[in-house]
Amino acid sequence: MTIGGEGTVRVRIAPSPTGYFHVGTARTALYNWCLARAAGGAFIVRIEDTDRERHQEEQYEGILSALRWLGIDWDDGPYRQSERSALYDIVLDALWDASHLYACDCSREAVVARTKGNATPGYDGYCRARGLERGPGRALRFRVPDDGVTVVHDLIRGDVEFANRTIEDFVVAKSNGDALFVLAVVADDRDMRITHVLRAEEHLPTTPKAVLIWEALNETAGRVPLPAFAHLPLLVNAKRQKISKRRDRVAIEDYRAQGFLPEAMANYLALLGWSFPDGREFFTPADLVEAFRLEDVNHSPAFFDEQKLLHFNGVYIRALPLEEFTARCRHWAQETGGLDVSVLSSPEWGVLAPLVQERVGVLGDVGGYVGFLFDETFAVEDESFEKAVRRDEEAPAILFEVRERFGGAASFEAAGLKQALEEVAELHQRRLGKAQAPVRVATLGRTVGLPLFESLEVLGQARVLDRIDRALERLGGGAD
RNA sequence: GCCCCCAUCGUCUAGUGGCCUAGGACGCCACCCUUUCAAGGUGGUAGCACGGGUUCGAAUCCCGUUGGGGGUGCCA
Repeated sequence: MTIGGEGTVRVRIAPSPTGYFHVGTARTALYNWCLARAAGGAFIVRIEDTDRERHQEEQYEGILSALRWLGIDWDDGPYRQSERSALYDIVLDALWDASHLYACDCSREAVVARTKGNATPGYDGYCRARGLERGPGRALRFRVPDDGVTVVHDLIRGDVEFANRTIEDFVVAKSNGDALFVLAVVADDRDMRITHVLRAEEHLPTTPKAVLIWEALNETAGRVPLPAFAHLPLLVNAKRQKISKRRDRVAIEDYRAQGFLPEAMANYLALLGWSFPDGREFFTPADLVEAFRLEDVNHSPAFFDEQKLLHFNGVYIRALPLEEFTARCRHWAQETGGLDVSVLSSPEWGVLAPLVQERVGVLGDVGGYVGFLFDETFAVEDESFEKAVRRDEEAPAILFEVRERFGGAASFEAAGLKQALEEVAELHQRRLGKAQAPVRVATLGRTVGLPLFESLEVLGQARVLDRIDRALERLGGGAD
């Protein structure tokens, strides 16, 4: 059996390399991929780089690496529209020969001038009857029927009707001869026998144009069944606007660099516009493939909520076996340089890892939790020092007494250290939680962080005593 | 302006005419646990945009209004 052969599902993702790979594109890719996997069909990657001036070559690899990172594999491609212009020329010729196209030499300014004040929007078809020949400097426009209705059958929204008179004679080829995306898409979708076109809602208004071209080609270039369309709800920002590369943080690459797990990202993304039939929120890609149905996709825009994504990521991180957690950290550290990898193979890490794992939201948080281990970067936070040490009248005494006991400790391990601090706490009639604050800030640098005694144990006696001394000095010297 | 889409807690959603005094999740608040912070546990806050219909009965169907969004490029 051929993968995605005749009669099976064939879908594609068609990103354009004009910026970083977008979370919205990722979700579209994911749903497409689900459709293909569920049906044993084919998922195709096709880079839409028909606009040579706009596309950024470095984004080409970025798209593919983002897809791979998310675990979205493809069966065919990646194709690049920039390498398929021969196909578009053939399609253009067929359309031209059947009089579906006409040449137009109106400048942009001329079009604007002609259009202003017209009842029907867009180009008024001035060149329709001028009988211009094709040639350099002349764009090619599609002759849209004056009457009738073009219907887009949408699997999510039902039939959407567009009166033909509201569709202008749109350009399908630039005056330099290059095909425009609406033409290239149809040519490719026909050529690749795409059965389902799943894309963001923003494309809905241009879909009737694609339908018109497709039907015209069916008359002249051989019949290929129209694909089923499905327009996914937009992903929006907090202001309910379509998330954009300029305004919002949308790059998959950013989230990856920050230490989000791909499985958490994919899981969260799947939930934007769709929900699992039994209401569960956590599921594997295999579960998703099995349960996903296009008809269940929502109609309304969804807010990309980083807070909820962060929660998902935390859940996924905590679910990792400890070894795997460390492996992920190492991988992330190597990739981003966000953390000294040697830490991860140190004995200290062996003790701290489980404590870190249950606290981080993203892998990028790890450094903040283990930073106290590095003398080069260790510094007591001023704000924390003020709050927990300077403003605590008993802090000097507590630090002094703790230092006495820690200094005399035969073995420097968590249980003993805790006991020592408990004794000091009792002397000051404080709960342990209150008594440990000055010590925590003096030794770990912040009021919040990993459990104190385990941290002190791995820090070691010498460094702990030294840091307490430094805090006492700072108190003495800086006593206003 | 014109074309198109959309409308349940702040957010993501369940809900497809009676099971809804509308369920879950994130967030937020409180309490519990507790060596800080997290995590975990318990409880709480908060919503069917509005107006007409249809129906014995409407969050669910129809119409309108309002609101939001997308498109309107020789971009994708």
